[in-house]
Amino acid sequence: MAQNEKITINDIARRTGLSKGTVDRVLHNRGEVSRKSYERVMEVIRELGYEPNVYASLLAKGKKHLVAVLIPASEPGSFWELAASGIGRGVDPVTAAGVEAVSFPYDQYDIESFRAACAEVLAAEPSGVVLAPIFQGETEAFTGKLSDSVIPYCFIDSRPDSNGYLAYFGMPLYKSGYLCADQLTRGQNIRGALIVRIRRDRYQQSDPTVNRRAGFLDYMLENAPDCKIDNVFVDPNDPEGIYSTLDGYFAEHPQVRHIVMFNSRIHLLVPWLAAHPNPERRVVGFDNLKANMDALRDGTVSVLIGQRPDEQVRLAIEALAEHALLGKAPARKDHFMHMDILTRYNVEDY
Amino acid sequence: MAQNEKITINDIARRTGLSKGTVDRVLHNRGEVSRKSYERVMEVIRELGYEPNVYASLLAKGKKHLVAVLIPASEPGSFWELAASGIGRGVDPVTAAGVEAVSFPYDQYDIESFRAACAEVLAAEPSGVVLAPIFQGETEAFTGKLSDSVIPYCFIDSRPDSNGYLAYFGMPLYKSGYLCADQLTRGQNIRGALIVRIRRDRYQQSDPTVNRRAGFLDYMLENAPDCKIDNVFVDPNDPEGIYSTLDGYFAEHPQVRHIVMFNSRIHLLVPWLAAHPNPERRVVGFDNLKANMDALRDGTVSVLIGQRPDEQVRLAIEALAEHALLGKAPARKDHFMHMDILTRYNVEDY
DNA sequence: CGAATTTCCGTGCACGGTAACGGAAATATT
DNA sequence: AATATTTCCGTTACCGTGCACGGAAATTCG
Repeated sequence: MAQNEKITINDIARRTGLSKGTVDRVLHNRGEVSRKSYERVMEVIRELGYEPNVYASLLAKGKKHLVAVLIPASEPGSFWELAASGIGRGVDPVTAAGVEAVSFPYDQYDIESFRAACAEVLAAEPSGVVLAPIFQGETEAFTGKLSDSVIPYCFIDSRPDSNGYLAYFGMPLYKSGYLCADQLTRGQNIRGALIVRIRRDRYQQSDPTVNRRAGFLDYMLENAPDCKIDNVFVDPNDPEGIYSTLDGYFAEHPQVRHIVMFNSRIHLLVPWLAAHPNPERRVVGFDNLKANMDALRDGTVSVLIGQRPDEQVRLAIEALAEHALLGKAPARKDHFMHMDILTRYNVEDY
Repeated sequence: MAQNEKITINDIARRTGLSKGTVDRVLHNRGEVSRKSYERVMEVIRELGYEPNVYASLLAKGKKHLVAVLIPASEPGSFWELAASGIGRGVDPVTAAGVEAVSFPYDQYDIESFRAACAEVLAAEPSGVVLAPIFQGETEAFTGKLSDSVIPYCFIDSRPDSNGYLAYFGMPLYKSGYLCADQLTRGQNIRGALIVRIRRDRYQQSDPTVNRRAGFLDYMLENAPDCKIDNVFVDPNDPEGIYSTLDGYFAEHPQVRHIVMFNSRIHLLVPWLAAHPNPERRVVGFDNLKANMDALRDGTVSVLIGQRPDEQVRLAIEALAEHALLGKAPARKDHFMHMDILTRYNVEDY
């Protein structure tokens, strides 16, 4: 299986009668080469099908590429912990190819910490940035600076309406609400359902759950128009409040057996659910947090819809690595990830 | 983010008072070095924490690593076509790191073609081999030869009871039957179900569906003990026979509304299913073949259980690449992949 | 003890590309 | 026309390893 002889930069230098210095200049178009020579070189490159030798390049440059990952700090058991696990676990091929991914964590409730992390990223002069658009305004400002410095960036999780990003990796939010409704109702025409929500007050953060709820409600409108849908609001930091809220609601609506949350915190309901078992009940939530998966295992939650945040991060890093190493942009910009349906029977190997 | 200065082979040469030639000799222990020098070099290597520069090494050797992928030919619309798509789509990081994956296809019904493919693989002197153990005896013989040549190999799809492989990537077969039963019955205590099977006669091939069926039957025993389970056998190359077989069965058992197949050919039932619509019916199959996904979309199939064969191949290639480049074996040997539940609502982004 | 081996090790080029340096040729300026 | 600038390009010294070659030192042999 001998390779067809590899074309080197010297081959095309010889062929054009120029020197490899000149060839190198056109390859990285850093100027200082006449129009005529430029075109001649490009022609021969195409003709011979030259492809650069990545190792030689990396070796000569002696420089590792840096991909900055700008996501909220990974508190134990949080969604962002899952995302962070997609960053270079062990020695992966990306690392082997000379790209190092480094995390720049910030507090997702503190816009100042986000600004600080942005500044750090810029100071590190990365070859690419992966980020989740948590703070809308600040994200826009930051990506503007990245564009100025010609640093490509990828969005994960959700995506603003801008256009300068290299790629986006995330779940189709509206559709995930639709899927969620189908898993909750199993296509049956149910009569009542409860949506448990977390009140958002401070900060103009982006909120992926809005689109999910929209998809959910559209499904219900089409498939279970008679279903009465209630909303209750809870505070994630007040377990007792959650418990009493559910107590209150179900005292009034004992017939409701379908419960759903559109954020990753379905596990907050576990204490109440475990204390009030009901084989007829169906509970659907999102994201494979440890606590959520445990709830799936013990039966308090029926279905989780997962989106593999670690894969999103990995794919984003890979896209940026390819761009940095080979200058290639991915064929598509938007990559909507598969929505994983998790039940107690397939959660083990997730 | 400056790296801590990289230790080179020259550093440890200087430190030991020897030359880089000698250091190189101990690094690849190819002899011609005195006991004393050897130990001194090893000591300094450990002391300074030397790690070889992969690019420089690869560049100097001028050799690309080859990973051979030994799977059945990817006929259009087949399971193995999906698997083959995991081989270097475009310029992936593995390729960038200097590893090329090449497919060695064979006819899965022709043991001679398998033998021929094995011989080709050996002749190509690969750094690693990915293979699916279709022919049990031949596979054993082949992996024996690989072991003799110290070539690591990974199994995908299924796994023999041997022990010399580097890693295995596949679906947990027994569990997938269990999951399948749950998706088919939705946990309800149904009264009847039909298993459509393909008769295997020739060749002693490995048969993943056996374990699936075992898992399925165990679930039914535990959760729907009164369910009468029937089996019919069909020939994949005889569409009309399939049609009439189903006609015959359902004429006798009009009350049965649950149908399952444990191989990837559920799409074979589509003509009959489409001609006899029944909103109460539930059909579950395996694997995301194009035809299967189409059936999901138009509603003739309720659920597919997917295993991402392309990912299995990709992961196996990556494991071998890491081994070839860095000499590292994966932490675990057996990697049971997640079982994807596909419905019409999440099939689009798969 | 001189010659023939063997053991052990240093030297130097190659791998393919990068980029600084300096200089010749072309063009612009006085 | 002489000088000052650009424009354009060749030369060259690396980057860190691999490996062939040859030779010094140690050992064995006659």
